[in-house]
Amino acid sequence: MGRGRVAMKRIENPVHRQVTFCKRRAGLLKKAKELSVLCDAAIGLVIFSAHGKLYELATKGTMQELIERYGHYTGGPQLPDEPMVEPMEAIMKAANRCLLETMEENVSHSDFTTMNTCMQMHPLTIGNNIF
Amino acid sequence: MGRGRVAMKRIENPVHRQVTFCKRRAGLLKKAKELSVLCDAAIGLVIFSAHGKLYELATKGTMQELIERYGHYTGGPQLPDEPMVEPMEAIMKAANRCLLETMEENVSHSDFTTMNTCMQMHPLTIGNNIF
DNA sequence: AACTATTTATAAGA
DNA sequence: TTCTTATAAATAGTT
Repeated sequence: MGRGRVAMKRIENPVHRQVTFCKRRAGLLKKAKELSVLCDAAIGLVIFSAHGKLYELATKGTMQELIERYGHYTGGPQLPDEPMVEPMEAIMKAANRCLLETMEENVSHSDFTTMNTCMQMHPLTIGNNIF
Repeated sequence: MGRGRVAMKRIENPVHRQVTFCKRRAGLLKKAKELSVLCDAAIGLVIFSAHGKLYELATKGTMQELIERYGHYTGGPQLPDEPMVEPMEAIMKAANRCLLETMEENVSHSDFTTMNTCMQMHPLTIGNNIF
């Protein structure tokens, strides 16, 4: 998009890279918000710059939306023989499991230990709407 | 984008909404990956469908990248009078603080209590590359 | 920070 | 649903 095609690799020129980071960061946030609004989805987005600075994060009120949507499920099985699970808890659990599995698959043992310790001290959670 | 402009509000037609969800979800992931590659950024993206199902999540190897990038910082102050903090730990801590603050600002007290309990049981962490 | 030439994403339609 | 295509939107290079 623009006056030339761009190779899908790290932009080496620091100035170009920074400019592109700003532009595409804004574009990504816009797209995320549009998806959440158009399709009634909840989205968490976290962007770290190359230097590790937390630049953006955005959700469509992930937790509040879910509470409002599932708050009426307070007891009883959803389906026969299926134990009732608090939906939000189930979602968090599933997300966490998926993330941990991915982590285990992709990181060396020593790194995993470090990460795990770090995460236990400072669990990263999906917060609320800051659009 | 397409043969007509689209109003920025929930798509009421369930079929249209589902189709748009699929298309834009793919687009958002592509954009996220492009940003991460072009600008050397680490990105975490979580998408819940309207029904609460965890559809996608993606990062550019957030933890591994950060470990590789900051692993050599093992001790000593970064700046005079500034206590050394493990960079990754600092990032997780900052991200978590920011998320919790946002959460506190936007959610009612009773909801917050529920959420907090849930998150303590199942902290959601940023995992690794699943592109 | 703005401006456009182009590329890209995608809404409808087949 | 998967493919096509007209159009809206994003953005690379420029000013």
